[in-house]
Amino acid sequence: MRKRNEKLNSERRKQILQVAAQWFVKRGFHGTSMKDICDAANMSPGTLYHYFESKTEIIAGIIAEEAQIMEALLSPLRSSTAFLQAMSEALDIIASEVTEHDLALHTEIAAEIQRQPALREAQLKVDRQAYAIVLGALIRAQGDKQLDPALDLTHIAKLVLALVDGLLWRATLEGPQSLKDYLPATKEALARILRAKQRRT
Amino acid sequence: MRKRNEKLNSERRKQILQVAAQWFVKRGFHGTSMKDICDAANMSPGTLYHYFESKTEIIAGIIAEEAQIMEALLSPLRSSTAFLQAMSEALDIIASEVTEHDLALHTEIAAEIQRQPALREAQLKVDRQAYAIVLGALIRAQGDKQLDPALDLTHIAKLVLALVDGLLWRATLEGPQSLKDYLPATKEALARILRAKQRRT
DNA sequence: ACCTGAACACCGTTCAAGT
DNA sequence: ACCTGAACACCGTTCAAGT
Repeated sequence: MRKRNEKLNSERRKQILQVAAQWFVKRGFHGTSMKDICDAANMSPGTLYHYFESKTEIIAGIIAEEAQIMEALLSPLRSSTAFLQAMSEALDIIASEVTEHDLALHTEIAAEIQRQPALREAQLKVDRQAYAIVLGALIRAQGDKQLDPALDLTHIAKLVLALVDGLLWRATLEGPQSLKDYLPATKEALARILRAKQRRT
Repeated sequence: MRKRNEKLNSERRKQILQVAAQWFVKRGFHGTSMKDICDAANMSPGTLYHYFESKTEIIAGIIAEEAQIMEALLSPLRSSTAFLQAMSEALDIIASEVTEHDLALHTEIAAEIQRQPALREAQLKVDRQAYAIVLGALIRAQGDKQLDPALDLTHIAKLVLALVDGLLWRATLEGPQSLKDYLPATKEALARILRAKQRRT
């Protein structure tokens, strides 16, 4: 048992994840063969299997990287003082930065977690992190009297996530540029959902 | 060229779609082999290929059947007189009738349309039908002064679809029973989005 | 037209063998 | 530990042959 070369190991893994993601986006998870990845990364099947136990393990690695992308997209909410303003900025970032590549990968993953418990757990971890970010920002805003004090924020946070995910699903149908078309209506809808109820006359 | 036996043909196709859908839900599209479907339907590969040109054609057949399910789920909106009431009923139906089976199949399809133009077109057809149903109901409601007259209903209809799809995505993460948890918050949110703006004091 | 089953090129994964 | 490439069981699809 020789000692592991940590630097080589992490470099090779990163390289594999990168070429694999490119192939998965173009041809899908099941349309990409291990040989495709081997060729793109200039290594034999044996070597590939030395770094990843299976094709599924490669997807798991990609999901872990998705956590960082999600962080970046929701970053305006992390230390926000005005929720609607921050959420609006986050939506702008999503609309301008999310590409067809990202959407394809996200959809591919969605199908895969259906039957692979390990992948589902990895995806749930990313989702819980997103939930925590949104809920935290909402709590600060409600404490600051920006929101209707009667709102149950645990449900509202899920609703916000559902709305964003729904927009991303529409973008997979209509193309990523459709996100920009829906921005104004989405922001207005959020404002109506969150603000203190106006008194009826 | 003998004449086609229409009755046999449509029976066999229906049978194939049914056993295929069952397999796809349990094992996924790519986890199901043509041999699995052959065995379940008691026929040889040659016979299967006589009725469907490819595995993709089988999915296309399933998407066409999805159109009917969607119709049923949104049926309260078809001849509605009170939009919020009808939409609320539609959401109740969705929450009570959508199963893990349906969600798995829907997600599987989502991944597949990414790289198959024919499947994407079939899915877009279902989506346009859903859009037409929601928009139609919204227009009637706005004409009837139930909604804020300033709302751009073409965008609102898409937003409603996005919200429903987002809830379905959450259900694939948290299980179909989570839909019931989100119903009250979702209905309240829709009410706030749609109703005429209250005058500020 | 409807059906069979062998055959084809290809897949993910394993493993004996090398350094 | 890191790497090779042949070999294994299996995949979607085709096709000559039957009724």
